[in-house]
Amino acid sequence: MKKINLFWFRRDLRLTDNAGLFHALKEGLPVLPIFIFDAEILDDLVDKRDARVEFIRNVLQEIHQELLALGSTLDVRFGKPAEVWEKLTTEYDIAQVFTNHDYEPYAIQRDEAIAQHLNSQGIAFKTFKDHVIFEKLEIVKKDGTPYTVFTPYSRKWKEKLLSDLGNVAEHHCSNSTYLQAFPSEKYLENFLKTTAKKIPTLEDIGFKPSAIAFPPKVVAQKTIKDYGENRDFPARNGTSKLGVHFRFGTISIREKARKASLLNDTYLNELIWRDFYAMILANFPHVVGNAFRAKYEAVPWREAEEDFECWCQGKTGYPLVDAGMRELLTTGYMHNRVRMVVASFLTKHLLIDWRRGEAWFAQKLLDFDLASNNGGWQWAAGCGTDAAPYFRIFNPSSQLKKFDKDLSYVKKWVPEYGTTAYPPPMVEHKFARERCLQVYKMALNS
DNA sequence: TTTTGAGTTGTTCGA
DNA sequence: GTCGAACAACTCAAA
Repeated sequence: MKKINLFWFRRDLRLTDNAGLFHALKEGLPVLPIFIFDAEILDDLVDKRDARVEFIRNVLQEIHQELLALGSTLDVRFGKPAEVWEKLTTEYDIAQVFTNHDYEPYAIQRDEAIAQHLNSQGIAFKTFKDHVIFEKLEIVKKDGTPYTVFTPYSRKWKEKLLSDLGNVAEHHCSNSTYLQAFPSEKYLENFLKTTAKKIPTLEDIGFKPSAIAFPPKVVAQKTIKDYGENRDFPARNGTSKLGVHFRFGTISIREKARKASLLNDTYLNELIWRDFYAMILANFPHVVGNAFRAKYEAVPWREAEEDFECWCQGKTGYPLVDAGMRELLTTGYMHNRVRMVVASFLTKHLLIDWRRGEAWFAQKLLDFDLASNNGGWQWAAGCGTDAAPYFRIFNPSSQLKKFDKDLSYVKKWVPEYGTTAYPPPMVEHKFARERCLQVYKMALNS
């Protein structure tokens, strides 16, 4: 049996500028890329029309086509990773396994177990940074501990990006070595030449097609350039909609950060937010399931099943909230500004546990990312890292007036708005606001 | 150690 | 309609 190296695709589904893949290919031994549909995750998905699973399947098919053209193949498995790796180590004579870092608690545990198994077989398990620009402890305060406030973190982040450029007059973020591509595409001939494997269909892994449309990888330069002016208006096409591609690694974060650093600082900041929350998750894994600030666990959330259902279905009687929730249900996407409005409404107006909103987003969002979703929800609820005083409560009516004045976004998703078919507000704003202030105050003072 | 300044995205009230 | 202060008083980061 021929000795080979394996590259394990996870959240980095691309053949270009892929750190782990680059390191695997340039070793010289033939590389076989693999992907595992994780039964531990997929078996828990109740809705078998999951757009994310479909997205991954489509991308794997594309990658497979590219590999076929090179005389290679993609080996796609279904099962529990530990069991799949038991098999792989008996089927192939593996020298080393390459993959990219994954910072979610489940993934960290999984990778530790796999690394142990591989090492016991004399196989090296090599992992690389690829998903973020700076990871866990690369940006820290002077005392070496991680930041928990965004602005000083972002300043340090940008400083570090420039730190390798010295005093060159024309120096610019985009030239930083931290944003340089890993040219994995230069070594494509090093993929293992072998007969084609079959890529499982959606049905093979127990799923069905969704009705969700996937946003393109390409964004108009103008969109990024004008991002700062347009991004808050949900009716405008002002955001990149690249979330899903960052989530699955179908585009390179370094490539986009390079562009952002040239085009628009507000957009670059959004990419830094992504690094920030990935860093928070890596350093404070208790945020999964728990408030970052423990004392906020004292807030007595309302059970309110019916209220929660109204929120999920977009029937709150607040048009901007309902438009957002319906956009989510229909498209698997929601505009960023509206995400804040609906999150504030659920946690502050309805006093429903942020974890339930987080879980609903996790189920519905095509671009769902554990770190960013959790960070956003904790921010909205006021229990997260950054200073968002709990008495800052979004007024869904003034948000509508500010950001969708002519109602074009609302009319698109809530066509019955303004007719008798549209329900009255499920809770009066002034009442809800005062109730929230009182409940939080009580909880935090006890 | 203490102090100082500042903190993604807000709202309301009264002049 | 616009503007600035008050909201209520916290926490972090750095000097």
